[in-house]
Amino acid sequence: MPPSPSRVTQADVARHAGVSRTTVSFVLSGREDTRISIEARQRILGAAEELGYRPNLTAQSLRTRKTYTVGLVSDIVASTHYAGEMIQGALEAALERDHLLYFAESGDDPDAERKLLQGMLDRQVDGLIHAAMSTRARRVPEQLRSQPSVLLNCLDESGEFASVVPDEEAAGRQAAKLLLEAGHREGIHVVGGRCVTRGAPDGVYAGRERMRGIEAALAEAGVRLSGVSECDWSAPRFGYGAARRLLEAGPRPTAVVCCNDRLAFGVYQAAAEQGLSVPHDLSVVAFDDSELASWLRPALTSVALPHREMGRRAVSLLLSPEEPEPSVHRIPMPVRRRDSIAVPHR
Amino acid sequence: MPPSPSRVTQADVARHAGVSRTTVSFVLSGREDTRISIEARQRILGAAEELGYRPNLTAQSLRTRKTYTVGLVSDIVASTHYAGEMIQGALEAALERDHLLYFAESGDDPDAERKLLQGMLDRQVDGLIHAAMSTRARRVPEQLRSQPSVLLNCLDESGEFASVVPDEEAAGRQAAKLLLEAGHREGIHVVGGRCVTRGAPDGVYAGRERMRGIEAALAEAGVRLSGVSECDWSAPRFGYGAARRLLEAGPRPTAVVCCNDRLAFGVYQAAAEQGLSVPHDLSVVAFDDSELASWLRPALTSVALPHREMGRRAVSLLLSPEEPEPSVHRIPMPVRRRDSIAVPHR
DNA sequence: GTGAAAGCGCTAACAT
DNA sequence: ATGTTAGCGCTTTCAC
Repeated sequence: MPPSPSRVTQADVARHAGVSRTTVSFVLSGREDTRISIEARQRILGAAEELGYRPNLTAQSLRTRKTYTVGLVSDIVASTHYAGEMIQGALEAALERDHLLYFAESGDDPDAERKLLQGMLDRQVDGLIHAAMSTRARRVPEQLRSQPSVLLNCLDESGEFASVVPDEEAAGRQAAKLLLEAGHREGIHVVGGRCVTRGAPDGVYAGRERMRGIEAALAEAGVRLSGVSECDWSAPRFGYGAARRLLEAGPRPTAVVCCNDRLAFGVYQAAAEQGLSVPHDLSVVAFDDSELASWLRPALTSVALPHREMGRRAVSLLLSPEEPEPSVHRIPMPVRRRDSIAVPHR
Repeated sequence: MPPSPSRVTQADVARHAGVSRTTVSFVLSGREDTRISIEARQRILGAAEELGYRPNLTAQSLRTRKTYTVGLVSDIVASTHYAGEMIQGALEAALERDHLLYFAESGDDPDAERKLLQGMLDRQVDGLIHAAMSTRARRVPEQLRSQPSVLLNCLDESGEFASVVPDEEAAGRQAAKLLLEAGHREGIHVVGGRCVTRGAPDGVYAGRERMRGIEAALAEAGVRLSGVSECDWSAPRFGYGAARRLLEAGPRPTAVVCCNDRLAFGVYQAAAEQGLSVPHDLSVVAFDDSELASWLRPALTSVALPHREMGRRAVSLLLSPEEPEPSVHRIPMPVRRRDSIAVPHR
């Protein structure tokens, strides 16, 4: 026998209103195609109100096979600014459609990931979102095939799922254009590059795309990069190191595009050490638009990662009436103009 | 009639194994008190495996009134480093107990909050966690009373729920002690204070507690603060402003404790402008230990917010066999020693 | 050792 | 216009 302390049920409401459970169900779920007497409907609504009736979605789901929940599992650390935004976006979109969100992280362990997805599936989620904290191609776990799923901030090698990613190439073009607009035509250097590291000889997706965009926009204006410092993107010290080498040696760049805000922070640190002023001596533009960008002095112009919008989009694709078609959705990255770019003064 | 495309059920397994549904239920839920023949059990396990049986937790929950889910709703923006950590901690603890986590944010709107909590209750969560992104006392929503609940990073005016908060006062003491240990006995200034702003004439909880701790530890050593700059904690520029005034005017402090890392960043900026070197001319210690602390040059010594541990604790209190007793759990804040403190050289 | 049967709270044919 | 009835997939008492 089930443990008892139960809530008010439709049966209670029916008894109270002197009608059958069916009638209650009809009224409470607001069905149109059945005409219940206004009077009965009033009694039912009144009784429900009075008793504090609340539907048991678990029971409802068992019957309807719809739980009004979606599961979001990401690979690593939600403890970044971006991750939070992505989740928020997803949440908003889910809420607008009366869904609740299961959230979990796999720690990039395929086994844990499998378990989490399965746990969500066992709880009959209506759909699954498979997210990564930094854009990349991933092998898609088997479980995604059992329910509608969309890929968030990652690409699908098999091409069978819809996926949502930032439009990195366009972002690269924009960054370059900001410099071009300010009048820079030479001495433009990139810090970060494709993010080639030991583990990733081809760099990362964002790096490759941003570089393509930068080079394309520059090429169209007939200008060439004066150089690229490939480095790890993960902390300011890498940007610092790159900038130091750059500023100490040969012809000094007059503008640098940093592959993210952290790197730009490192560049600021190196510039300050050399007594160089940003943007007077050195214009800087970066990507991501984390909080750091607005904290820096001068405030950093940055092309923003549209994580919130991506989260929203993923859920709306997932929950849209039609099955999401397996295409990749590139979300524009807006530029946040601040004070780190000036006309070159040489 | 329910929409059909159904998964494998216990009935399927029973049929396949040539036993009754009861027997299947018994062996699949691993009940001890009933002795099923080894042979039957083998057949059942085999059939389940072969058919790819997965329990339908929705059905199970309806019967057992246990969903193996917990709901976490926080007030604002999970898009901070801390929030992510808190959620991660909660998640880990939930997973260890085979629970999944619903996550939502109310945007600090009581109405939205009510709806979210109700949505979770309607889905029969086993427990609720009511979280705030910055520690404070809150009026507790009615909904929390219908299920076991714990408060995370907020305090309960009524004192009827367990709550988990950082041990801010102890953190304040530690920060002061770091300076004392390095030999500072005068010229110690606080930037940030209790965070008195228009909306909060008494400052914030963390501010009050940290100040108490700082003053207490100092008093015990017979030293007095040379001053406190009350200011908004939300961005480096406030720390910058405070530090500028401080460094330009009167007797210059030789050490400053900053109420968070962002403020410390502002202090670094101001110090650099004045040609002062940290820690040689100015020792700095802060709170929170965000990523920023390790990015600064020199790296910032900071007393860490234990958000991950808090998240873990909240869930383990919630899911512990005994009802959580309504007491406040203060989680220690560990100090992260880095390079921003030196012996005073005057 | 195993099975029949009832029921968790809700929905939805089908009758009336 | 409203009620009867039969499930959704699972657990659990009680009888065999």
